[in-house]
Amino acid sequence: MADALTALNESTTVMPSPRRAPPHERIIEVARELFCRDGIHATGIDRILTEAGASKMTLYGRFGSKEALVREVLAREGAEWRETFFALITAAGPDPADCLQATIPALRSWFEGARFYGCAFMNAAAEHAKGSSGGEPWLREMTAQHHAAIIAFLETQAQAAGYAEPRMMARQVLLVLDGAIAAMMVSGDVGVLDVAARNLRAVLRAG
Amino acid sequence: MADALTALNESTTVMPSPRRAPPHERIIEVARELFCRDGIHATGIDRILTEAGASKMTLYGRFGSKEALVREVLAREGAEWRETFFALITAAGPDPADCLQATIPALRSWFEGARFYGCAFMNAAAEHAKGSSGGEPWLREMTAQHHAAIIAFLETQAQAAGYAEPRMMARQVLLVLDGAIAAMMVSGDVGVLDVAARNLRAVLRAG
DNA sequence: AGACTAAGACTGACCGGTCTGTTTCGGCCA
DNA sequence: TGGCCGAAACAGACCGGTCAGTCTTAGTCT
Repeated sequence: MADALTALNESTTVMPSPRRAPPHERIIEVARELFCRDGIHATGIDRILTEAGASKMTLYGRFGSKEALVREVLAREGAEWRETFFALITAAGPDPADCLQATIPALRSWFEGARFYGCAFMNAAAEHAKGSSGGEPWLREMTAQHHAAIIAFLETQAQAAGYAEPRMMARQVLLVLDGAIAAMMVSGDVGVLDVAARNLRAVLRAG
Repeated sequence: MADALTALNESTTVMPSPRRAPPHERIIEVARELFCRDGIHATGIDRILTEAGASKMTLYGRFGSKEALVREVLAREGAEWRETFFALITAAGPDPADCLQATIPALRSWFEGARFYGCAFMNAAAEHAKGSSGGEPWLREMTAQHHAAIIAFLETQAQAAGYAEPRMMARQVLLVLDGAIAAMMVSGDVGVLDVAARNLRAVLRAG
């Protein structure tokens, strides 16, 4: 009986790896996928827990609330995005000018990935209240930090490339990327990157 | 008794203007404000109807569903946005080159308006499912039409301004604007327009 | 034995949508 | 001018379902 139950569990439970990730880890990963793909409001707690094979006790014991889980997910999403993005760009070569140009292929590899659901921060901002209260303050703050980290990275590249106003150049480059991301999210057409590449070249030359 | 009740009704009923707009009109206007400000998912039918002073029968008799109301609201929002945007730009002067430059002040007057909640189409796209199914097809289509109308307008301006590739120039200009809109929505800082203005100048010169 | 976890019943609120009445109001006829 | 009628709109009860969040129970590990 016990053996049968164990066998049943092993057959039904998803267990490709010898050891499953801890529950809160599974919750975060599933929540990340669902929040990004279907939206935060549209994703219920129960769905996350079912797909993660976790219980409400675990969720509320570890995170305390859905909003806290959202914060955790956004923090991880932002950190991983920056990690891969920066890595792709620095790998473009030793010449900083090449690195700034490499932002476009970096976006391309993101856009063409299996799971492109747009910028998580843009999506979160879009589906939260935007009234005079300014929406959730923590979201504003997290977004600002994400933004600042990218600007800082681009600024070092611009400075190394010899631009007179590296900070302004970084902001200009990021604005080009923001446009491409927004357009891609709305249209789903990777062709916007060709237009973005032209804009980027114009901006880099004029700087 | 009957008089007291009548007096009560007259005092409680909101009737400041001699003639109110028809119910479906009030519903659309209230829904537009709430959908744009708080998001579509976050705005319930009951709230719209309460603020509009309308009943569910009216809503479902006129529109049929919440989704149909969303479509109606997005169509109106897009049409009015284009109307005011195009008017601001054509009013910039007889020189088409000035008109293309005037897109930035046009955005500024939008951003600084009392009710800026970001681009309604970006917001709608962000809070709808983005899975492999591609989200709601009608939303994709409406967005594409809105996009195409703006591109067509900018293309005539670019052509009149003598650019060799007016269509590409229109797409480039719109991408600059998209970036500014997305950045403004996320950060709430009107300063992005200064960066966008630089980008636009670079793009127009390089064209 | 004790900590952790899954499972899930449960609460109160809200969701979109349907349905039944009641009120209001403008046109019409005498 | 006054009474009447029918369409439109209002009000709100009601439905099944889902929401976020709490709590109890039972099982599974070390």
